[in-house]
Amino acid sequence: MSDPTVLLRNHGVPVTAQRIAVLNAVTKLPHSTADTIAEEVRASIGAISKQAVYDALATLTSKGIIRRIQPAGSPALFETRVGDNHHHIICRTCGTTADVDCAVGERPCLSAADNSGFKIDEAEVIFWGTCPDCLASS
Amino acid sequence: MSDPTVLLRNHGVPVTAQRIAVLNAVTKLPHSTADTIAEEVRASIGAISKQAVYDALATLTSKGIIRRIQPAGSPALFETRVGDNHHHIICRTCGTTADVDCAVGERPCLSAADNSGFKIDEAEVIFWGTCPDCLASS
DNA sequence: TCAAGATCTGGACTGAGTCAAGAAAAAGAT
DNA sequence: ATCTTTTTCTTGACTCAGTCCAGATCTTGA
Repeated sequence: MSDPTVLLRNHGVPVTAQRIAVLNAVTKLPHSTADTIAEEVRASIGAISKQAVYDALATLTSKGIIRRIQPAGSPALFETRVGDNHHHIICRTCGTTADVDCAVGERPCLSAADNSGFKIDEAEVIFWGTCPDCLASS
Repeated sequence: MSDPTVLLRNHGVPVTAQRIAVLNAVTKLPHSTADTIAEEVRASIGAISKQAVYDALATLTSKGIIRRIQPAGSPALFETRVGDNHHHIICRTCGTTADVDCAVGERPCLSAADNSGFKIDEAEVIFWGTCPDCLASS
């Protein structure tokens, strides 16, 4: 990833130490919860409020710098891999989350036979199953 | 839907007034939250505890009598349409949720080019967009 | 350097769901 | 119809994930 300061400025986002730390934490720990990111930031810069973490995540997401997903039964997860409409595969047993390339590479990558008059802008796909580790121990 | 008492017995679920009322509420109001279902049950049988609603929903879901989905940013939603792996289309503006037939009709209906060693049992697809009503008023 | 606006802090609060003890009800046997 | 056992329901407390808000602090641009 390029310099986070440059990345933020290029997206019109004022640069703060908290935002840089949050972005670095998401880069280091893809598919993490806000709480995990907060802990990583605290280890990195010493202190940050929960509100600042949520605000930074919301701003970075709205500017397209990071991506927010929220699989069923999970809190929100964040990642820096953006722009390719990749999907995810999640283990039902341990929650491990991995990326899956999108065959199309952009939204929407599927069409609905009958879209009920909706204008579709995204087909969110999540593959659910069991990861190799949990398969091995069952 | 067949007689709810028969449906419950056929699935090995003891019949209680609360479970029947919850099942009827989900039938009447597909894609509803637990809270909406509780309100409908209270209108129907007079009183039910939140715990009983959550318990009934969990039991009915585990027996495959109803289906639980949880789109990003939403509480859990419940519906009685089961067994056909249909997908959903959701309006980003007002939250309206509609069913979309699955082209395959069973799980998993998509495969991942690279499944990272996972054994996949479901490809959850959610179409996001704008519904006709929200399109018309924008 | 300064002022204006944005952001952060700290703590209170909300919504969705879970936990647990005791009361009530369902099922099955008699 | 009755009884016993097990399950379910009720009630209230609790947790987790996220939001709200007032005041302090910081960033940006002049």
